[in-house]
Amino acid sequence: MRILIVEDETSIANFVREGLMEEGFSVDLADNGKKGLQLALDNITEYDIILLDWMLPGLNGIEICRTVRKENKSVPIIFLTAKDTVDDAVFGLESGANDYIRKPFSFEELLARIRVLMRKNETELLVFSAGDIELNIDKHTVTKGEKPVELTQKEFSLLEYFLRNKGKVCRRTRIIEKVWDLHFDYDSSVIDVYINALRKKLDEPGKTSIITTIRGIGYKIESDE
Amino acid sequence: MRILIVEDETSIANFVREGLMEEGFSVDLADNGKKGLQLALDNITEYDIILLDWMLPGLNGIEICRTVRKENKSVPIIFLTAKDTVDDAVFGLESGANDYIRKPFSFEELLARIRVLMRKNETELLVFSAGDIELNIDKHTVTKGEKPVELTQKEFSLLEYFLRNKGKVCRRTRIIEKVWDLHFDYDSSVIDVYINALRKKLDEPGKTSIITTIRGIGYKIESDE
DNA sequence: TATAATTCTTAAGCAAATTTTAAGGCTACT
DNA sequence: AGTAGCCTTAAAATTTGCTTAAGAATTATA
Repeated sequence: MRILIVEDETSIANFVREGLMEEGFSVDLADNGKKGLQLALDNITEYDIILLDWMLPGLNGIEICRTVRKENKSVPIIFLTAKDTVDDAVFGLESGANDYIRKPFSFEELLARIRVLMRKNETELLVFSAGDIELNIDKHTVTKGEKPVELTQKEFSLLEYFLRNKGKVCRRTRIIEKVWDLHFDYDSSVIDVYINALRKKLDEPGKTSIITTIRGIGYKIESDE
Repeated sequence: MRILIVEDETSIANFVREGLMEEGFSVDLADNGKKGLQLALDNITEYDIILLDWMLPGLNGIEICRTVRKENKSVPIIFLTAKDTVDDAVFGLESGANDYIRKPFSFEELLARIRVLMRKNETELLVFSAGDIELNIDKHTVTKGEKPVELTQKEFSLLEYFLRNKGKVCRRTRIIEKVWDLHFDYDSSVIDVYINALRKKLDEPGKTSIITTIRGIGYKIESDE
């Protein structure tokens, strides 16, 4: 799930980004209207949601919203506005936004509204497993046959990604994009290193690895039939 | 738990009533706005939740909502709306509702939202504990194995937050938001300082801390299995 | 009201863990 | 056999958290 934030106040922008990243979203940031519009238009099909500040240097939120709407009808847009009369909000909605939220807002509320718009509202899966391995998002734990396994943050995200896509091929480019949040072509051996780390922690010596290599493509964790 | 449904479409009304009754709620039904408002006002303190249709013959949902809000501030109200632009929902919230749900909705989702709103009204837990540590909201005291522990206000709130989320990860962003009420300050080191203080007061030298650090994410207090 | 005490926040140095880079060896495929 | 892609390892770079101490801010006390 990828989110674009267009917000010039860096304190707010960073806070929101941090929070959303902790929740597992990948986040792009633009600190002015022009950049924001550019990003939005360039990656219009990529974003699952756009958070738009109302007042922006250069190009204001409404104009961005209108322009985006001309290109793509469906991406949900939420206005972040400091103005406090309802009329403004209505104006924002008329320009094609889906929701708005007034500053200062609580992160929780923002998240709730995002979830509503993403229809992600249905209680999210919090436990993933494959074989005797279990990953719990809420507790942030991984166990292998009852025994806890200590994973670093990146190891955890990578395993989570595999388990969310259990049975499916996970392409290297996708992995880099989803787990490392890098969206341009990037050839690096980080993945290899982390696959190695995961295997060391999760596999039993002698047995075949829980993570299958698919040469030239990526990796896969088999679903237990 | 008593719920009032104000809804003119009998098929929906019955569907929801059946479902809620099976879940153990007692349900009152009104099939038009006037009856609905009457019931709501007559039994204002009785209802734990009100489900309000948006478009109603006679008196519409918003008006009912506004009137009810004038009499009683706290009864949770959920709008059921067939309109499909979000600005309607926003208006609904503006008029004092707590949540809204769009038709067609799954019963499951409705139930989930009801539970969320009711949880806020539930008689609150007043004592939290983990291991030999006990925190009493009412008395505003903390003890470690019978012995009192003196905590400052912030230390107390932080510990309270951990204990309310015993067993789950507490992400830094959430902590800053819930305990410090800061919405735009994600990289503050206050947390570290207070973690340090809590550990000094609660941990036993030599033993592992009651508060586990989850690098890159936050902290956690393990639930005593 | 002034002063003292306590509590809260900021900042900085340090330590440690994580992440990335890089390089050489290995393996499967053509 | 050659080669591209993958594995493994180790060291460099970076991030993150811990600990302190000092200055602000708040609260209590004289």
